[in-house]
Amino acid sequence: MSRTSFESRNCSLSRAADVVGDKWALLILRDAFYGVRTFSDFHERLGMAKTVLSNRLQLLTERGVLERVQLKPGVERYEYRLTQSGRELLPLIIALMQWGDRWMFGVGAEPIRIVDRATRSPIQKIEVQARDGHVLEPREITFFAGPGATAETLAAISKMARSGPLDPTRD
Amino acid sequence: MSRTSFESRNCSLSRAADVVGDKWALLILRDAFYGVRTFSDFHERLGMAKTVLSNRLQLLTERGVLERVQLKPGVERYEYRLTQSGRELLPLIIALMQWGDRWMFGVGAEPIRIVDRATRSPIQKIEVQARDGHVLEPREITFFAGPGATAETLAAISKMARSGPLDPTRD
DNA sequence: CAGTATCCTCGCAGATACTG
DNA sequence: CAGTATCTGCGAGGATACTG
Repeated sequence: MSRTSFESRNCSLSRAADVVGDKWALLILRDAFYGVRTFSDFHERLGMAKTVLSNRLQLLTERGVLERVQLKPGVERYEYRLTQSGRELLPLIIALMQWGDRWMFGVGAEPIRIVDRATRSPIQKIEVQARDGHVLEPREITFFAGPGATAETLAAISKMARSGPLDPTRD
Repeated sequence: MSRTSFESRNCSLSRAADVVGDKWALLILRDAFYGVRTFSDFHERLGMAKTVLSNRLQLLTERGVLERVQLKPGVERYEYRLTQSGRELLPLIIALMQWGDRWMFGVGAEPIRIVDRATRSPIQKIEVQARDGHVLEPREITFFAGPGATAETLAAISKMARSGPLDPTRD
């Protein structure tokens, strides 16, 4: 037998890994949390082959993590939105990001930066404050989006953290 | 170009996904948290091809998640142990398990059970109590190992939760 | 725009056999 | 036991072209 599928395994982690144990799926989910919803936006941001993107979006939809909604009847415009189950993957995405921040770029080496997307030069250093006003140490920060994050991604993710579901009326 | 690698991407999640965005790697890590350490134990529990197991253990070792230690000088016995960075993947593994429990087996359908590994028949229902004595709702349970978990896996995972690192003198 | 169809390649899983 | 060496074939990934 080739390419073992874990769908039949009676194990939570195996079956979860069948859904999200894939690099492209994880990247798609991350972007979904950032607010990306259309095929072309995913395509542009991720730079993957369209066939692969199509495949992944279908899989994630089949498995109930995303839903494909037609914006207006009769118009060929669709959006892929996180479902409830998809939204509950946020802790997983965050865990991945935080671990990546900590271990893939040197321990505590980089403070959060906002960089220009084109030039990648730092715009400014920022501090993150808790609600009570105290400035967080990098290790205390719940959403630490890493050296590649832009201002809008940080904004999107912190919005997710506060509000839960994306606002479907946005844009 | 074939098979995109994300190693060069300047993004925490991409690089983390490069390490753990793989089903076999996730299963190996789960078993590592359960206390599995030797090649043959991994092989027996996971049932994968030895070549693939060898490859994954090497990758995880290269990337600093596991370390390969020789037990006695001169004796060809090795163990793969979680490093500090590997141990810090516990939240990720737990997030996967919990999500799988919740969404891959029906929402809140199953209370924790201990089942006989061979017959899969339930041995008993158990309750989980917090330290203050109150009984947890399924949603409050931090370590919820799912319908496929056995008593020893539950014990192993809760031990991890309490003590952090594995006890290297065990066995 | 939002995909599907087709083809082509090559990486990877799996099996088998072998080593110290 | 704890792997490595070698081979095979599938099928996933990517490029390109096409559709409504």
